[in-house]
Parts: sequence; structure tokens; C-alpha cells
Amino acid sequence: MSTREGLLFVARSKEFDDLTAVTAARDVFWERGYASTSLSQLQSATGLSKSSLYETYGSKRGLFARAASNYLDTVVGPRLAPVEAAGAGPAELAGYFTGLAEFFDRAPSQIARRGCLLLNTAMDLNDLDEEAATLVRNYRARVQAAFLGVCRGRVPDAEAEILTAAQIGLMVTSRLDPALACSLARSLAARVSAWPADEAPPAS
Amino acid sequence: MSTREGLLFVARSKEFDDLTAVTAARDVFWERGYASTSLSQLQSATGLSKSSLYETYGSKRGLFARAASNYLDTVVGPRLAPVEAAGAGPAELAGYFTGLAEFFDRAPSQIARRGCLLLNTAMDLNDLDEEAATLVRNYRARVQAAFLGVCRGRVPDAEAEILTAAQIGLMVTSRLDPALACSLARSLAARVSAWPADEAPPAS
DNA sequence: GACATTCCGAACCGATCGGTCCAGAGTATC
DNA sequence: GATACTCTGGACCGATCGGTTCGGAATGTC
Repeated sequence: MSTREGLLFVARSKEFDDLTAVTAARDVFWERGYASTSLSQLQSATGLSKSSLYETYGSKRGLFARAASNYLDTVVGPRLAPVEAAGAGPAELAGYFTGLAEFFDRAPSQIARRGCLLLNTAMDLNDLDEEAATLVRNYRARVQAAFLGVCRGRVPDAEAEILTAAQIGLMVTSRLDPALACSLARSLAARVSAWPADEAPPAS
Repeated sequence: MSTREGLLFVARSKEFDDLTAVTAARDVFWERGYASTSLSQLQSATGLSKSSLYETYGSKRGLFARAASNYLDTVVGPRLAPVEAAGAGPAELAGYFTGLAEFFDRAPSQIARRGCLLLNTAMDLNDLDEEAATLVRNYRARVQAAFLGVCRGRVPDAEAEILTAAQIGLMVTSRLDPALACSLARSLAARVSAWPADEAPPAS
């Protein structure tokens, strides 16, 4: 708003929801990757005109930044939260993999095949910038840190490194064959569940 | 060649080496992915003109098929051969990962960051065809089969499934950070080496 | 009505895309 | 020289790319 001659004028309010638009764009990037996503596809998904997209997000790259941030907040965060919580144990980690298994099992093929937006970005790093590269590296580090928190005191630290790699492989596999990914996720959950108890074992 | 009036004429011989050109193209696809590789980049890499490329390989897609086949023959095959051999054991599997670790350690960054041509293709499946998709799935299945041959009789079969995922994650990680991939590969080798002996344990 | 802002359609930019074609130079054997 | 084939540079195709600009309609408050 602006003032002039003591009068207060209020501008026309926004007609589209920013979160809705970013989410729609996120899904296109997620499914097709950054480089293979065209502006016209983003227009179709968001329902916004090219002018509005440019005016609001500055560029394709700017919209991608918003999409990636949204992905971290609404997809990665909630799924990883129980594992990142203080005191998380094998049960929480197994639940993480079981949750993914159920997702691959139940979600429609088109959704299950999207893999991970940030890992998919690893293939587009040639077309993006160093900022995008560190974004992906930080994501990987965050996953490994969460896994490591559960491993400490129970299994060697290298287990977290390997589990992180397996998780990355899991998301890539889901792009190839969601059913295979489902099976794999269950195997990972089973493996974590088989870890020895860390404290006083239950008297049986 | 053709005959006419009883005379035999022999055509001009090829001036470029097919294997060299395919290898050069393969490296570009490997580094940049299918969709992000342009014809002009393929021209620069192969040293061939657009006309010759079209005449020889039919299309960008046709050249990619040759590149992928070459990749399987000259990259995947040799590295996986010892693991696929009859009677291969943990030592061969550990050697596989150690070989990758040394590669990530010694190869120039630009080379080490290429990851796996076929796994990278998983991101381009939207732009390719079902034939390409089965190519990647078959590669994954081949790796898992090789790993499974070593697991049998020593560790549960699910270990091969998880190791395959870890191997996929390893190749993705190498695109992000070769040093991390090197460390990961060594951890995988160590893990496999720690498997219990399958037959009469050595008397100590 | 005046004013401020939002939004879109459309035109436009320069560039690149994969693909097609052809004239002509080069290279080989007879 | 005649013949047959290889190979290239360049022109061309229609299409699409990300990005930019602008006029004007729509929507709001005063």
C-alpha cells in the first residue's frame, strides 16, 4: 500500500495462493528434474502466466529454490523428524523405512516413481550452480547425521554411512521400479530392527 | 562395393574410428545425462560433423544406445567380472568396492564425478523410452545377481539387496563428493570382508 | 469517480534444439 | 581418367527454450 495526499489506498489482493503454486511447481521439478522442466510446464502446473511467474519468483531458478525449500519443509522434515528426535532408536529408524515401504506400496505409480527431488537434482548439477550442489550435499549430510544418532552406542558408525547410501539407492530404485523399492525398504527396516538392544535387555 | 561391367570398385575407407567416436560420445552422456547433452556437444567430443553423426548412428537416441552398450562392455563388465565369476567370495566383492574406492581417490574430480552412466539415465527416463528403462533395470538386476552369488551360503539374501542399494547410493554420492564416495566404498569393502568364513575356518 | 495493485495475454527477444538435405571435396580402386 | 564411396560445412526446417516487456482488464479501497 501507499499513501498520497493523506489518502490510504489498498492494492488489489493476491488471487493465487503462493504455497499452492510452489507445491505444484515442486511436483513438476520432482518428477522431471530441473533441466527437463520447461516454463510452459510450470505454467500449466501452477495455473499462472509466464508474466506472473517471472514477477513473483524472478526466474525458473528462483522458483526451483522455493520448490526445494518447500520439499525440505513438507516432505523431508516430517519423515525424518522421528529419527532426528533426541533419544531416537532402532524402532524410529525402522519406522522410517517402513513408512517409505508403505508409500511405495500404496502410492500411485506416477507418484511413487518421483524418487527424491534433491537427489534427482544431483543429475542436474551441471545445469545449476554451486548453491544447488551444497543444497544436495547438506541434505545427504542431514540424513547421515540422523542415522548416525541412532547408530551411536549400538553399531559401528560406518553403519550410518552405509545406511545413508542404501537410502539414496532406495530413492533411485523407486524411479525404476516402486515394487522393488518397497521390498528393499522392508529389508532395511528388518535389518535395523535386528540390532542388539542397547541397554538392559528385557528379561524373558 | 559394387560391380559393373565386370569391374570391381572399392569405396573410400572410413576415416574415423567408430569405437573412438562412441567412447567420446559415451563420456559426454555419462557426464551430462541424455537430455542435457546437445548434438553440438556430441560433435565437439567425437570430432564428427552433424551429417556424419546422423548418417552413422541415425539419431541422438541411436548414438546413446551405442554409448550405453559400450559402457556395459568396457566399464561395467570388467569391474563386475571377478564378482560374477563362479566361486567368487567375499574377497572378490571386497575387491570390487576397494577398486571403486581407489578410483574415486585417484581419478581427477571431473572423471570421478561422472557416477554411473546407466543410473544417471534413471533421471532421463521421462525423455527416453521403455527400452532405456529396461536397460537400467537390467543393469540393476545384474549387479544384484552378482552380489547375491557371493551372499549365498554366507549371509541372508537380503544382504545382496541392501548392498545393491548401497552401490547405487555410492555412485550417486560420487557425483556429489568423490571423497565421500571413497570413504563409503572402503566401508563397504570392510563390511564384506568381515563376513564369517563359509567353510572350514582356518585353524589358528 | 480516482487511485493502487494484481494478473494475464501476447508479442517479442536471441538462442538453441534435433533433424534433414545437398553440393562438393577427399580418397580409394580399377 | 572413370567410378564409388566417405565425409564435411553450411544452409535450412519447425519447434522450443528461458527471459523480458507492455498494455489493459480485473479487483480492490478510498
